[in-house]
Amino acid sequence: MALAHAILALLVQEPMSGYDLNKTFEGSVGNFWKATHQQIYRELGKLEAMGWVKAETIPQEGRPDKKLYQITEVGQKNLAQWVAEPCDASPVKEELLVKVFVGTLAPVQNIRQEIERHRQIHQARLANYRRIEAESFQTCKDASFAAQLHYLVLRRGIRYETDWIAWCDEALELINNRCC
Amino acid sequence: MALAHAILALLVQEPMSGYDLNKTFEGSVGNFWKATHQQIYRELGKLEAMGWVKAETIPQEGRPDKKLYQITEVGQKNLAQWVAEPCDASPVKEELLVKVFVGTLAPVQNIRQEIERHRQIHQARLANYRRIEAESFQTCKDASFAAQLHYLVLRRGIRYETDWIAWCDEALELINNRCC
DNA sequence: TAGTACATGTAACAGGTTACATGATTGA
DNA sequence: TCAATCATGTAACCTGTTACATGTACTA
Repeated sequence: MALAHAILALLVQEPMSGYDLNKTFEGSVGNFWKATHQQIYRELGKLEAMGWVKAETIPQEGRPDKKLYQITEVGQKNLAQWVAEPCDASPVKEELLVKVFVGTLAPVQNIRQEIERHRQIHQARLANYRRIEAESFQTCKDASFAAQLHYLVLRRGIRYETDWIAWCDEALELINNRCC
Repeated sequence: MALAHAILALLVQEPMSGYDLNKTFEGSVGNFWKATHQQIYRELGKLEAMGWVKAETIPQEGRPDKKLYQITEVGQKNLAQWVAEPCDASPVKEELLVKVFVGTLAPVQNIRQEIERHRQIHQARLANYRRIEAESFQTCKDASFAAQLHYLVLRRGIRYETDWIAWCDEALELINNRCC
């Protein structure tokens, strides 16, 4: 139940609504987990039924009521136990690489453009992480251990995007010089 | 239907059985796609029903019959069309990073050990990719474009694992010096 | 007046995982 | 004799995606 634990890992930081969780997954947390709002609402329902989170409905004017979820003691105990367990490296499923693998089936410009497009996507994500780094982690030396761990996670995202960009450059160079 | 296309991308190289496909996904192809044998057999059934692949049963002595699948013209046409379409970057779901994110909930040694263990996993995968590189891609300059594209995909795997190892080292250094 | 943000959900379907099932051969 | 390799599959379940559904407030 990895999604459940990813949600708990966010709720342990601060109480949030399903909507907030979705926004968070779209932001820098997307660097280590992704979920759609449908999945989030379904999972929150299960977590509430199990007593790992509890919801408080907050009436609002001019907009829909909000359900603020917070982690319970049971939930926190469970999360702590899960954190201590070993886990596997996540399986890689990269559609772009499948396409490159059989790239000769399509026109070369096609593959080149697609790699250029992906380069832009990774560049944009990297810029976002760099912004977060500048805004939230300038004073790393004084930071708490918890904050340092958060920075480590962001560092993984920065590395990942940087490395993708470098690969795209390598790929584009090979494709552009393909005549040898 | 990404798994379907990943399977077609392997069958377009050479006819294979479900068993062979599974082995292939466990090998260097695992660098861009993963699937269990149950998924593979189910998907092959669908692909055969759609006429994208056709099977030939090969009787064997002393071991179960083998169904050799090969891609059909329709399948090849379809694969070529899919290759030409744009795709998204794959979503990241990294359980280890969720654990690091809430790492303060577990003893530090626990997190350190887990990162060390993951470092070993990535090191082993990298060694495997390096071996394949040495065995199959020494003569890159003379290679066909198709072979160069295959090398590019392997390069992505090499980069990915190398980058993970570097992050693990960074993480371990931070954890070991955590006193500031 | 059209689109985005806010805020929650249901239903149907597709994709992925785990457990179970069979059975011969080969090597430690 | 125990485990691994070869080779295929079914069934139940869990996870993830897509489409549909509702309704206000604000901004361009």
